[in-house]
Amino acid sequence: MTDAKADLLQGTLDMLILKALSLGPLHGYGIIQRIRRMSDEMMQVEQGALYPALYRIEQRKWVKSKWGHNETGRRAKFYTLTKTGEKQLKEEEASWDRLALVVAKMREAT
Amino acid sequence: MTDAKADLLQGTLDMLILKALSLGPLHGYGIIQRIRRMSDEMMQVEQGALYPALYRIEQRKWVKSKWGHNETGRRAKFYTLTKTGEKQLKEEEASWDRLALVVAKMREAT
DNA sequence: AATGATGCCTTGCCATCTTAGGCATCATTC
DNA sequence: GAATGATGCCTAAGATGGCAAGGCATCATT
Repeated sequence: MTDAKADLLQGTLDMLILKALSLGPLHGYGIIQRIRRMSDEMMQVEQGALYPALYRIEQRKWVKSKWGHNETGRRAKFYTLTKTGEKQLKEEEASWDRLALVVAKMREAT
Repeated sequence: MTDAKADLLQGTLDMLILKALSLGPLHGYGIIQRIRRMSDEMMQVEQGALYPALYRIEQRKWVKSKWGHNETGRRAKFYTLTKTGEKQLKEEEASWDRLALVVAKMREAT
């Protein structure tokens, strides 16, 4: 069925990260896996996109980070969604909905 | 009702232009208006985005252009969708659908 | 005469995604 | 014991493409 990979559109990655973190704190590497799972393996985020994005959104206070250890004891940096981040996520989803609506209307239009 | 303007995500403009031209040849300025109309006034494309995009997609042979005159006699450059452009439009729509599916799945995911 | 709409264009800025690396630890396999 | 692959962090260079802000010309309306 859906084995086609979806491309990332510039600007959507933040939303995906925030959405993934809305399920609970997680470290960077895990975020990639969680996004893949949540998207039914359709979306594969590259590390080269993820880590700069994490840095970016932490600067904007949408997440905060803390070094810790995963369940097997390995060192990892855990990211947590902030209140501001939750609000941002809602805004990005609303913004996505508006664009999706535009695309839908364009398709109907004659 | 929907007076909120939708932001453009990088990579979607080409699709909107091709879609607008799928209704028939038109000049640049008119494409902006047609997109606005087709989107129920939700999408306002800037000239600074449009003209470079038109140049770009003409290089890629998705459209071809010819100088002509509009209905009031004014000089204007008319763009026509090519066969390749039609195919490209289909691909971009499919690509959009995949991403929309990813976003939908992400929202359902737990 | 001035303004606003129509019509074309360019330039510089900036955000961000991709590709391609580097490095360390740990478990598994040969 | 050595090699490999997964896990985990990061960076740099390059390309893409939208945005703001300009410039210019014509034409109709005020």
